[in-house]
Amino acid sequence: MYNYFDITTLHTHISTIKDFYLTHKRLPSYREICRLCKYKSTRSAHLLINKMEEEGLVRRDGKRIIATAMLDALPLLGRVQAGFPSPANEELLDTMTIDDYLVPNKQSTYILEVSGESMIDAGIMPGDLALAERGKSPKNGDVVIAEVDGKWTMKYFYKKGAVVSLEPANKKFKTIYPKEELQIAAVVISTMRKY
Amino acid sequence: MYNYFDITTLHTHISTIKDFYLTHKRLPSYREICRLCKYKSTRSAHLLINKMEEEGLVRRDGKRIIATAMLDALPLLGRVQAGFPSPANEELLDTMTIDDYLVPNKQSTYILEVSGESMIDAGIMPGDLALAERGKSPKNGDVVIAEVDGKWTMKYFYKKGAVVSLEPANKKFKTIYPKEELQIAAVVISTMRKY
DNA sequence: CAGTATAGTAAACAAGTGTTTACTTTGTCA
DNA sequence: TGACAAAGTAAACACTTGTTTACTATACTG
Repeated sequence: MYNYFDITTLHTHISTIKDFYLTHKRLPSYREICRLCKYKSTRSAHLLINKMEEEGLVRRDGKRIIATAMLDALPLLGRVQAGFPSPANEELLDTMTIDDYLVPNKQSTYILEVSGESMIDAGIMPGDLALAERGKSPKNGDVVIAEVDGKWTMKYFYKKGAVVSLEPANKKFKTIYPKEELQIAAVVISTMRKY
Repeated sequence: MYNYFDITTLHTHISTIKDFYLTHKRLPSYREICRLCKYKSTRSAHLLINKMEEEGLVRRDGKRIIATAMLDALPLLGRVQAGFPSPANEELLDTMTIDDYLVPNKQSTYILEVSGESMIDAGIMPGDLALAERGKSPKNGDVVIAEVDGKWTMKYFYKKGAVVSLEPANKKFKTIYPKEELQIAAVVISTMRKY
């Protein structure tokens, strides 16, 4: 069992295809791969894609070739201790797609912008975007989007027996004990912030 | 100019295609659309795709049909005041893809996990994921990943004249004034957190 | 060196692609 | 109702797709 693919030119070809995928938002056809990688036969493209399939970068649906999460994933590096030193050498630990990581259920998730400072101690700042999933039943400690007495808020959800409380993550704000109209619109499953 | 497309069945068809796209990670072919939408002619699929192209859900690259950002985008709702009431009726303001929003430059961006609490007042908590872009020159106030005296840290970057300071967002930590070896590895362009 | 597995070339293949044309059906509006 | 635009059907179109076969060139191994 040999492997004649020069590993550096192989990776050059792969990142060429990656580039194509990122700019065109689709994978190149075999003929286009030939043009990109300067192959003269589609068979070479075929073999290349086989290699990429082996590495999990690509997968086949019938005769179609589909980019897997790995192809447009970002490299996940080690931890960076915010304050302490850490061995964050650029060892690639794993890869991931942000979309798939943050949103398991695209159909029932929506984005909303946070304003106000009531959740600031939970690291949710005004301007942050929150991903909220509809139709999820909240557990204790979940951050929820709730409608209390006709008003929308984002708070921690707690339930002790029959008593529901909506607690802010900011001492300047008061815990809400909804009386009648409590509607949990969604559970916050993730937050993000752009600088 | 009439528009005979019954708007509800049109949206049914579109979300059928959306479903297909989300599960298969590719758009269906015209024949597959026929099967999905119970058309008997590929022409109907053609017309449907035309409609979707008009709405910007899809675009054409030569004869190929490509899903635009809008197709797998999440609905962006209004603001939810975290602490104050707000008119967050589910008015769809705009749509967006998380990936494209958070990562403008995929090739030079990587992910790292935050540990430690030195940036906690900036809303960056341990366990958060930070997206860091290489080769960007930091501006005052940027959060950067830096190597100081052989150790990696995440801090605010400030420069006054020739004096560079790396400031934590936590009063329990001290500002670092790097002496010799300061290496800015990357600038943090966004952060995210999953619950 | 010889032996052999891999990579690349060339050409042909069947199958699937999106598009188009001509025609029928359906729906809307004056 | 009649006129007309849109949507759907059927069939054919040119073209691209990924795959395969047979062969040559290359590179590694013992």
